[in-house]
Amino acid sequence: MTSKHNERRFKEKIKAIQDTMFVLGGKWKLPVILSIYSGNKRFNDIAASIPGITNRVLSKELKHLEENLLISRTVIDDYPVRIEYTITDYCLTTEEVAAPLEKWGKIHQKKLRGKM
Amino acid sequence: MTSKHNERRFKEKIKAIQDTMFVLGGKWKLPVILSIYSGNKRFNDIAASIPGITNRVLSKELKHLEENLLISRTVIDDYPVRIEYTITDYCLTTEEVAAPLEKWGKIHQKKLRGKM
DNA sequence: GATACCTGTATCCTTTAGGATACTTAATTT
DNA sequence: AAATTAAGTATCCTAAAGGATACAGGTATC
Repeated sequence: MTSKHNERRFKEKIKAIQDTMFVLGGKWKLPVILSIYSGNKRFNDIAASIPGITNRVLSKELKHLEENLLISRTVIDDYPVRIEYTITDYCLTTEEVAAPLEKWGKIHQKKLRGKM
Repeated sequence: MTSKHNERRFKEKIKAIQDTMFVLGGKWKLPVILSIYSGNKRFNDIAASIPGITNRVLSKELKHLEENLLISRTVIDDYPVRIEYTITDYCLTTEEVAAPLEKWGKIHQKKLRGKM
């Protein structure tokens, strides 16, 4: 490491990335956000839109995302009562993360197919 | 979901994000890449530069990254023999992922401090 | 000869992530 | 009355991630 200053900046960088990973990392968090963003509001609709996710996992992820202010859960007092999930305004900032991750995933898929 | 076409694109997006998460996700993979990128070549130097990482975890992450063509491990036949880790050219593409993740982490840190 | 450095590996353990399956409660449709 | 839908929860389990500590085998230094 070249200097104390760079070293501090480096550790801040690591910390920031680890924070993001904690909130948005793992296999399902961004897919759940994207599903809601693309119009799915109901539990079963979200579940059906994401291949392979189970009820239990979706339930956990929804709670995690709500706790982190990324989605909100609303009880619609209709007959019968419905639950609706919506993304918060703050959640829109995650697009800056999701887009590069998607892009890199596609680059890597090509790489693995030996086309790079 | 609005159409079969959009649905397919949505599932591709999910797949790409999950692929990226598999290769670069978790608490340590990007920090290890950044450490090597910023000049650390030796095992102990990398370990010392990343707060909290243990030998065992670093060893595993280095193997994972090597398997995924992101770093290479070279035995320098000097006296004593040294091992050097370097990032591959391909690894440079991960900057497009690391930078937004760092940026978002900082946004989120502010958010949690109630400044948004 | 004893001690320390380097690059890990070995062992053991705890926590988190993820998955399979069944069930609940209330309403709604057939 | 029976079957279905909705929004999950409950239970049980496996796998992966992460962590603590010790130690190995070689070289180098005191």
